[in-house]
Formats: sequence, C-alpha cells, structure tokens
Amino acid sequence: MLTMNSAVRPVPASTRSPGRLVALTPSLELPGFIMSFDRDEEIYGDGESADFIYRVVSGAVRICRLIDDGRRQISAFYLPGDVFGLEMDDTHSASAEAVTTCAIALVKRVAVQRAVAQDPSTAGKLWSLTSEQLRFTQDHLVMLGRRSATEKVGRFLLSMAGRASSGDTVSLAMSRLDIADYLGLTIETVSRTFTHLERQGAIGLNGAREVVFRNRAAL
Amino acid sequence: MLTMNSAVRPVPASTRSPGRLVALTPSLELPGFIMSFDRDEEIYGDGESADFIYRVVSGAVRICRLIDDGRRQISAFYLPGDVFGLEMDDTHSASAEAVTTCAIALVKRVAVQRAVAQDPSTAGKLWSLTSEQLRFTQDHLVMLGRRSATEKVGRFLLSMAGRASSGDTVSLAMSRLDIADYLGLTIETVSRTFTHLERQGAIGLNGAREVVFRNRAAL
DNA sequence: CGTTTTTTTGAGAGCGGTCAATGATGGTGG
DNA sequence: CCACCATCATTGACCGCTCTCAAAAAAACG
Repeated sequence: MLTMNSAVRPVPASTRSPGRLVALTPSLELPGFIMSFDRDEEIYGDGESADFIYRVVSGAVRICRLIDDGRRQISAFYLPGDVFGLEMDDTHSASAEAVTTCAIALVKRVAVQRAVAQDPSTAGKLWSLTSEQLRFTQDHLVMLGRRSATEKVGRFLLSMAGRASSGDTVSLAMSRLDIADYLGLTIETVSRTFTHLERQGAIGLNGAREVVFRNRAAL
Repeated sequence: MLTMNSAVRPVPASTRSPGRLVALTPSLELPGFIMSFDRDEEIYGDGESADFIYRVVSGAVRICRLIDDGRRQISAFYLPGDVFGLEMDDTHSASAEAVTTCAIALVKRVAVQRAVAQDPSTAGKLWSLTSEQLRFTQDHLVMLGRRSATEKVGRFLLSMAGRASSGDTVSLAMSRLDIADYLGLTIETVSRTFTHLERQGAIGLNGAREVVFRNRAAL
C-alpha cells in the first residue's frame, strides 16, 4: 500500500545509456552507465544481491526498510552528487527508491574492485565515502533519540537547506509521509509542526513543498 | 554531571604495555599496544583528533554524543572483539567511554595506512569493518524510529543476547541510564519496562544486571 | 472539470516524560 | 563483620506530547 512496486521487480522505464565512464566522485571515474527511474520506482530491493554502487545524477532517492507491522523507516535521502549503496555486503539490507524521477549512475562492484587493485588510493576514497555515510547515519540517530517533533522537523529543514538550498528557500523533494518516516513521526504531526513553525514566523510556506527560512535561529 | 571526567583529559589509570603486534581482527595484526581504562573513563573525546583505531579486548565501551540541552545519545556499545573509532575523519564526532573497567587495543592510524600501502587487501578489510558499523547503526536507527518502549527494550535485550549471551542468560554491562540513552527513553521507562516484561513472564531478573530469557517470542 | 492523491485540521486517548519518594546494591572504613 | 553512605534502580501520581481516528481542504492529474 505504501508503494505499488515493492513485491515485483519492475522493468524500469529506464534509459540505459550505453555508457563509458561515469564519475563516482569528482576524482573517481569508473566504467558504468546512467539509468533513469520514475517516481516511487525501486532502484534496488532489500535482500537483493549488491552488484552496484550508485550515484545520484539528478532527482532524489530514499533508503528505506519495512518493519514487520507494515511501517517504514527511511534511513537516508540522497540528492544529486551523493553516492549510495556502498555497504560492503553481498546483499542489501534496505531498499532504495526514487523519491522523484531521477537519473542514477551505476558502477559495477567488480569494476570498483578492479580499480582498487590498480590504484590503492581508490580504496581510501571508498573507505572515506563509507565513513561519511556512517557519520551521517549517526547524526540521524542523534536526531531520532528523544527530541520533540518541533526539534526534529527544524533540524530536518536545516539539514536539507545545507544540502539543497538556494538562498533562504528550500524545495523539498519528498512528501510529508517520507519526512514522517524519516523522523519517526506521523504524517499528521509533521504537517502540524510545519504550520506551527509558520505561525511562529520561523518559516514561510509556498505550497507544501517550498519552505522559506524567516528565522533560522528559531529552529 | 554525567561523567566526572569529561572536561579534562585524565591521565589514564592505564597500563601501557610496551606492545608489539595486536590483532585488529583475527586476520589483521598491526603494531599497537594495550591500554586499560577504569569505569567511566574517557577513551577519546568528541572533537579530538582521531589518531587511533581501537579494539575491545575485555570490558565494554559506549560511544556517546552530548546534545546541547545536556542530554546524551549513545550510538553504540562495543563488546570484546569489536573494533571502533574507524570513522575516517581527522577528528572524532563522538566520545568513547569505558562502561566497565576494560582493556583496549590501540593501533595508530599511520600504522594502518602503512599496512594498507603494503597490502591492498587490508584496505578492503577496513572498508568492510566500516561497512559493518554502518549496517549496525542503520539497524539501531530503525529501532529508534516510532517503536514502543517494550519493543525497544525487547530488541535491545535480544541484540545483546546475540552478542554476549551464554545460553539463556545475559549479563548487562551497562546501567539503566546507559540503556535509556541508547534507546531514546528515560531511565524510569526502561526500569518499568523491565519489570513489565518480568511480570509478563518474558524474562527473569537476577538483580538488575542479569537477565534470563523465559519466552523469547514475547519480545 | 471530475477524480485521486496529498495535505491540513480537529477532537480524544494513550504512552512515555517529569517530579518525587522509596528501596536495593555495592564499596569503604571503623 | 557490620554500619554507613553513595549510587543505582524501582515504583507511584500526574501531565503533556504525539498517535489515532476522522473529515475537510488543497493540490495534482488526466
């Protein structure tokens, strides 16, 4: 019910460009290809074998895990330039889905391993990227532990602003439901908190997805 | 107030064995040394430069971050055999403290880098370890998002049992406060939940620290 | 313009937090 | 060995935040 396409791997509406080299980071180019995904399309599934490393070219991606009782926890959002899927396991421990229509660069893991064998510095870069993920996840963890809804939403907006803002305006790629599942709240509480922050004069709202910061200190 | 020794780096009550090689993993031995820490002693502090990688030889360690309002979030517990402190950053983003008296193996990061340069497979092992941390942190994250206190405590006990149990009995190294800060609850709620689970017949308690599983399915 | 999805708003209940006091535990010194 | 004290854990009463259920409003889509 949350996603229409969780059970069966859909054939992607994907353009698979015949691809040569794609950039994993500015300083790390590897043989791979670009693929595009529709909104809510699954990029990889929980439990699937992990054959690729991914980079967001455009759009946004969420990493989520479904819990027994039907709930969902989103552990991360990835925006253009972000690398994901580098858990060094044979199988994925969560699924990745397109928040919006997006273009993703894919690099085969074996290609990565080949590159590591030839250039030792590559290993350090990958370790570094993974380490960055770890720190980010820890930050997220801190945000989830015993904080008020207002604090959670405020921090969330600031962190998104730090990654995707132009001036004092942020365009949120994700829905209220996505935000709720990311923050461990309900959709209603998230919505109420937005209006609350607006009434306080901390933010302004142009539609549901565009947030203007009016008083960052109040977040 | 939480710890007596957070402000000033104490001179450890440490035995610094003149050390030759210590094992980071069974298959990875590097030049380093063993150091012992008293209960609540700081192993490294938030913001300090990260010069070592650590492995628990005996005892238990907690990784924590202090939040503005004086609260504390514990992001991980480490038990004998666990490696920690491998965030590949120049400075630590959290502090590590001894939960109990413990012995820790330390390996200088430069020694690690030397080893990586000589043997490329070492880089993979480190990446793998970091990746393991990442997965574990994600699991923790899922546990913190919108779950009842009973679920949190139950999961916590099971996860500790998976790592440190002998049969159906677990000895908890950490206090109720530590558990509370790990699960994003208060000490009172944790305590109430323990007694609740005991009344339900799910667990038995021999003192506060020893838990016996009577009905794992009920957790 | 009608239909579907998303978001907002409202009223009520429950879970966990807060404040406060009692009870258990463990270490220290007489 | 026991009395004492400090720390840790438990229990209780009450309150507030967030969840739940429900419906209306707004936006997105064909």
